[in-house]
Amino acid sequence: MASLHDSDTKVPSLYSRKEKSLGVLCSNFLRLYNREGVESIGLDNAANQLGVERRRIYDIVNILESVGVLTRKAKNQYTWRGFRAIPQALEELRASSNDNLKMSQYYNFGTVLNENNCRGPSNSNNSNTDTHIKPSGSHKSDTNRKEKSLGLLTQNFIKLFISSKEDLISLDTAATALLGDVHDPTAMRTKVRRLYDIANVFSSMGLLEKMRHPESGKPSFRWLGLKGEKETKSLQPLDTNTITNSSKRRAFGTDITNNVNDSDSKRYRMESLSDWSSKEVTVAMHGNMNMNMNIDIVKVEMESDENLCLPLHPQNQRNSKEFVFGPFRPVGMSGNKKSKEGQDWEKLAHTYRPQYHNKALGDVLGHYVEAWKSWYVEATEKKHVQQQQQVQ
DNA sequence: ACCTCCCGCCATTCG
DNA sequence: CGAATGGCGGGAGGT
Repeated sequence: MASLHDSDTKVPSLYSRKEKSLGVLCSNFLRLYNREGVESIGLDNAANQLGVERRRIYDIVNILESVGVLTRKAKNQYTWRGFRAIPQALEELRASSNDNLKMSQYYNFGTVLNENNCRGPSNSNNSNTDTHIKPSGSHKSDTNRKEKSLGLLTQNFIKLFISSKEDLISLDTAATALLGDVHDPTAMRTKVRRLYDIANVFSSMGLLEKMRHPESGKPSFRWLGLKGEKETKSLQPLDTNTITNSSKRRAFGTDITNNVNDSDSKRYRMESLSDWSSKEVTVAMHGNMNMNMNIDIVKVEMESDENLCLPLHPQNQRNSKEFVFGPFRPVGMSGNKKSKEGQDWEKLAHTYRPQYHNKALGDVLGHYVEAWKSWYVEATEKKHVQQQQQVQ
């Protein structure tokens, strides 16, 4: 039936596409698992907790795995590595990157990047399937499925950034480069779609930043993560105070170097963090999912933030703040213990703290760190449940 | 009208 | 063989 829900005051269709983006999903995912004590992740659990279809979990997980945040343990099971695993993953990417990056810039990555460049752990595969991504006319059989995997695409996408001189890369450019010699418009569009997916989750993680290219004005992305180079410089090369407390919060995906014109204040998607600060979001649903869990309205309420950088948290406010969007009720919403620890993020924040040569980036980084703090604090004092019921 | 990119069908691969 | 994975692109929401 699903007739009108009446409910006077509001319009039935509260559907918002943005709330369902991979970016927010990723943020929620991170919020759920990026905490201490987590070491195993069950896909079913994740899907339930986050209120999304399994399919979406695969997307997130595959992308995260490609930067080392997760590793597949077994069917349905992943091992949490955390952000601290990112630097090494990037280092490996860089290594393999300039390894086969001998000829030129990113334009022939299509010829350079291909499968067998995954991670060390899983080196068990035989090494057949030589290295020519381009189906050499005859059989485009089998193995080429893996070549098209999201995970690999993600890694190659990253390689573009860390090995290219270009700082800003548009998805079109990236897609073209990643496609190699294939010049099929359909393939192109598909590739771009995937890149959008990846870019969104990376943006939510603070690894990428979306912005317009100075001249062309084309939407492009800038890599904020490490360049892969293990340059272990000290932390604050330049303006430290910039990130100390800018007190003016800005969401990640937002345009920063808008020195050009903010008259229009064109702002990009600022899901990720800003979403968490949304006071109260009610998501109704045109229930009809093929999953039979109790569907109902999930209310999302966070306290009124005002700023993302709350160092410590008044944990007096137990529960009452939920973070799961979507039609499904998070299953494991039972008792939640309020453990208070969390100044551990400080350590982590220092561990993984990329440095940039660019002032603007430094600023973003500041937000990143601040944001991270709040994630951590938030996640930490939230329910610790999930851990207990992972394995089925 | 073009840019984004969610959604879920259905091919593959796994156990 | 059924379940777990995950390519792929139609087409709708967002500027």
